[in-house]
Amino acid sequence: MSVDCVIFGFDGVRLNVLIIEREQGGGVSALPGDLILDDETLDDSANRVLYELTGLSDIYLKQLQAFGDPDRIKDLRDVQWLRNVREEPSARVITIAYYSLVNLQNFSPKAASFARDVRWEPVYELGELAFDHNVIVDKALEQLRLNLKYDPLIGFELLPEKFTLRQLQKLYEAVLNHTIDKRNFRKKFLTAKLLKPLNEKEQGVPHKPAQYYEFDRKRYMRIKDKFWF
Amino acid sequence: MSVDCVIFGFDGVRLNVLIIEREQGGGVSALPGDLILDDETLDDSANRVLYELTGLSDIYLKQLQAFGDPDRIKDLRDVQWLRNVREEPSARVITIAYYSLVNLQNFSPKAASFARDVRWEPVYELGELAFDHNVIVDKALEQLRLNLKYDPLIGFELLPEKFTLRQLQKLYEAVLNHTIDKRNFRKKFLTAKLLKPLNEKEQGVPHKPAQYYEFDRKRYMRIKDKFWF
DNA sequence: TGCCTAAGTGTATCTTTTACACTAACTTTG
DNA sequence: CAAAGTTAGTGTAAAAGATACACTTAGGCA
Repeated sequence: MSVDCVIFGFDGVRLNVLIIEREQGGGVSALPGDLILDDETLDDSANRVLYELTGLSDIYLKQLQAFGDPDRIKDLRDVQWLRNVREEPSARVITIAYYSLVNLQNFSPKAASFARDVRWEPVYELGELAFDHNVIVDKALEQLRLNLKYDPLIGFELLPEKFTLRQLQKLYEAVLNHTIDKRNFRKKFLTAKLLKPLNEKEQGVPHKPAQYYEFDRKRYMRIKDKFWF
Repeated sequence: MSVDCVIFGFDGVRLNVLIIEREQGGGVSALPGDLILDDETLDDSANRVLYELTGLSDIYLKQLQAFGDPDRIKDLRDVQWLRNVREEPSARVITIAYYSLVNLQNFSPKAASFARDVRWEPVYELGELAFDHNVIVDKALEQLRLNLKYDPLIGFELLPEKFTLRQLQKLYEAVLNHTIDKRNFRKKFLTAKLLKPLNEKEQGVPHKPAQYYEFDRKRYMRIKDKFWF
């Protein structure tokens, strides 16, 4: 029983996923994950993996679903890796997948015990990952898109505290993978009144500086039901 | 590692959940579930539980999520039951919850090996269930509501092959737990063209007989993307 | 000073959602 | 066989929301 985390990060242009390279087993890329300890909840377990990897706690984390085909381990290198790492290498591996949203600004991934390298990879250009991790990423992305459409809150998890409307729109375009009309997008968010304008503008940009906003959590709490029903 | 199934059934008026009474352990009510066998996928496992209980296969079944608090077993009777039934009673119990939709018409539940009684209970009047099964049901209902709003297909899983618009509306009202305007409801479904009218009307009813419809699967396949994005 | 870039803004059209009340068809009862 | 009871079936107007679309402005840089 393990957890695997699909950790999404937005760099202002593209949507990325955090990928590790395994300590043992010939440079196979994989999602960060670990065995679940006996005395922790599933959520705790995912939070631990995340913390060991990013040093961040209290970030958005949600269970996706469990994956557990008996034959999800088909690649020889996966088998090899299990032999090195697990006490019972032949034991059935069921994993609970989580997806997580982090803000790239306050983030510096550090290799944890279970990884020899950590890096961001653009979600639309992922190579082949270990086990069924590509399938897990696809599912996570699907879920992220659904959530983003029906609950604007989660978009803000991927952005810094203060941001411009352009950044917000680029985020939506990266996740939904299509362009959006600028005026309509702005209209929607400004009439929803989810944004508080700050007394601050961009500086040093070679064009008209944009207004900074922050997310209005109080307002959101009052109207969020509307987004769901 | 086990699966537990939240099996929803609609009786024309209320939304019900299939509840079993355990063979051992003092008449505690619970969701149907079983341990996952070594060589089956998670989906297979849920299907097996469902088949043993209802005799039905090929019915709508979808993974909800995993539940696995170390202390989800708090009730003494739950502990007792585990002692009787499991080889390692103290082992951590993680369960993968599924939810399923069945049509009450072609259904006759029969007590399976793991149950001494099976019955339908209205979802809004459930008593206390074993473990964290009440939480699981709540989650399943939430998921069902979301799905119903964005994918009309799943509503039809709960109805017989042919049905009237009234039945369909009652189903929506039961799941969403609020009333819906009749004219607007009918308009929505009729303009979506998801229904094929049959050459058949209700018979023997003490009021104007209603038209029977069936679900137009071909049409649905062509337009379903619209419902999701 | 001119050029480049992204910010910021309004309107008209179309689509979707909502609110709302009467007639029609059948069975049962007196 | 007439009246009462019950659900089927139907349309329209108003409001809200979604879409398509183009120009001016503020700053940096050459």
